[in-house]
Amino acid sequence: MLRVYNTLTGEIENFIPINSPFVGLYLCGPTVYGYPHLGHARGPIIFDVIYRYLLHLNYKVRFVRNITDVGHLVNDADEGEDKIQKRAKIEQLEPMEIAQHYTDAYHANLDKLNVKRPSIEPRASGHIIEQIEMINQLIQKGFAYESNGSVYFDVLKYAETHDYGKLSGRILSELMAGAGEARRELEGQSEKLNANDFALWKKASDSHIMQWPSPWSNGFPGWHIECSAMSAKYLGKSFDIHGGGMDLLFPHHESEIAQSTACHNVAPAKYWIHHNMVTINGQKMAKSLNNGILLSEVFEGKHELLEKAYSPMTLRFFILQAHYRSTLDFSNDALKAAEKGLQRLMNSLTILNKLEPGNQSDFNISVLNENIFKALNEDFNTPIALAHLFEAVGWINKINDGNAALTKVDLSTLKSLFQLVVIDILGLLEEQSSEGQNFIDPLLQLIISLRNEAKDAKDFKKSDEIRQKLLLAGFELKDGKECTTYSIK
RNA sequence: GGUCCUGUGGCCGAGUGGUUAGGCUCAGCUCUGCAAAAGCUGCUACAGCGGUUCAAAUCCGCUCGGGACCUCCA
Repeated sequence: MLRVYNTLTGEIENFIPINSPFVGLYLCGPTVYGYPHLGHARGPIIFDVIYRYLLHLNYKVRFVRNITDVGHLVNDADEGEDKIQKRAKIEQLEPMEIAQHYTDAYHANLDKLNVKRPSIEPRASGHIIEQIEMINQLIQKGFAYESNGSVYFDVLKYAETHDYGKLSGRILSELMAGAGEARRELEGQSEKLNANDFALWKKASDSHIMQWPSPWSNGFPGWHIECSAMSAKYLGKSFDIHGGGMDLLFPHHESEIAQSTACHNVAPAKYWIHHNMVTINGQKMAKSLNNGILLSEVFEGKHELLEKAYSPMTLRFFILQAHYRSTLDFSNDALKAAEKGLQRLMNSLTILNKLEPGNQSDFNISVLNENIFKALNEDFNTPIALAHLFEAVGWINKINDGNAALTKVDLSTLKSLFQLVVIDILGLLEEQSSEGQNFIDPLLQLIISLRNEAKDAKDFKKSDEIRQKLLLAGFELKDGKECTTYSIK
């Protein structure tokens, strides 16, 4: 039985889909106004594993992950412009061109991380009509009002009949007490009935390039409405899982719940799943804090905090080694450790496929199997699942050394278990530079045999030279008992 | 200021009141021409103080430290 932590209740609950075997899964995607950094990778990777696991459990999953390409207000110097447009002015490009550029970069990075593409990846800019329609309904129902060409959601009105703050644990009266004091002045604050009201539609100034006609003004949609409109369109008014980063809890997800509930008379999502942040030196990695490390910088090793490049799979493993609800502190040492660990795990997979069965089994595969799925079923506890996998890594090495054995049946069970968990569910792949792989192997076998001739002739000077030069070329030789193997650095 | 989370061995990180999490690093040994890999062994921690309990890293209280949100954010 799969159990998931639901932010809405603060408890781990049994996962029971609204309409089994169908599962609707919505994840807040990126705002495409910059290159993705380390923190941006966590959500997609965590939810990729969740997606894969749900598929493994034979659910029919529709996974929607949006692209936000409109609407976010900036609150620094250029008030009222949206972020996409701001970049457009700097770079003298068409706004959509920029959105496309960063969307492509996002995809390229996630592909490297072996993150499956979602079933549907809607863009906010492609759903203006749906958003306007939803705003219309909210006005008709009395939950929203127009003010000077903009439309705001009436939080107080909503709070009369609903609990605004139940997701994020906020109390409206406290929000109101705090409003106005330590808060920064948002543009259009005077247009609101109440400081906590949030924008559904913003009137655009003439200089604002990204704008669309609406019944109220030429403008653009507020931030929260896009997710509500798109999730309702593709998953229905009520769906199973809504996910995102913990930093989106308030106001984004809280407001989504308010809008959707007010509009559809039903809560949008049954389970809310929030992953925690990636920190650096204990502090959240964020574009605004200027402490972000881009994914491309990790993959290329081009960052002052990084000793070297780390592969996408290393990063994926690093992220899965922590539970998704804990903060994860990033450092070069931590990545280095992840790299070694991953290597050991993947090596054991290769070894496993070459093992010969024995007459008896020294290890209990079914207990292993049970432990791994117990961990995954308990709120997707990937670190514990990995710990159990490493138990088996020890077994595999022992068998390989001839110090233990597994029967034919157990061996093949173990093989399929590793295949299923490591490759299919955790999405960890054997890494090799695929290009030229086909001719590299025979080439290296030739070099190895030449080196072995030198070794047999006790010409160690020559054999060491060959090994050293190959290492410089990126190939590491390992002299085993039976034969010499190599790995690509 | 308000709400909430958190503090685990050299590092990263799991932990349901009673059992060795796991990974990495380090030291020793086995194997080996050397190196690497692999195996074995060792290093056994829970911020501090107090309480509950036969038993607490785990529950409660206080103190100190770190963080998130309250504003765009994965």
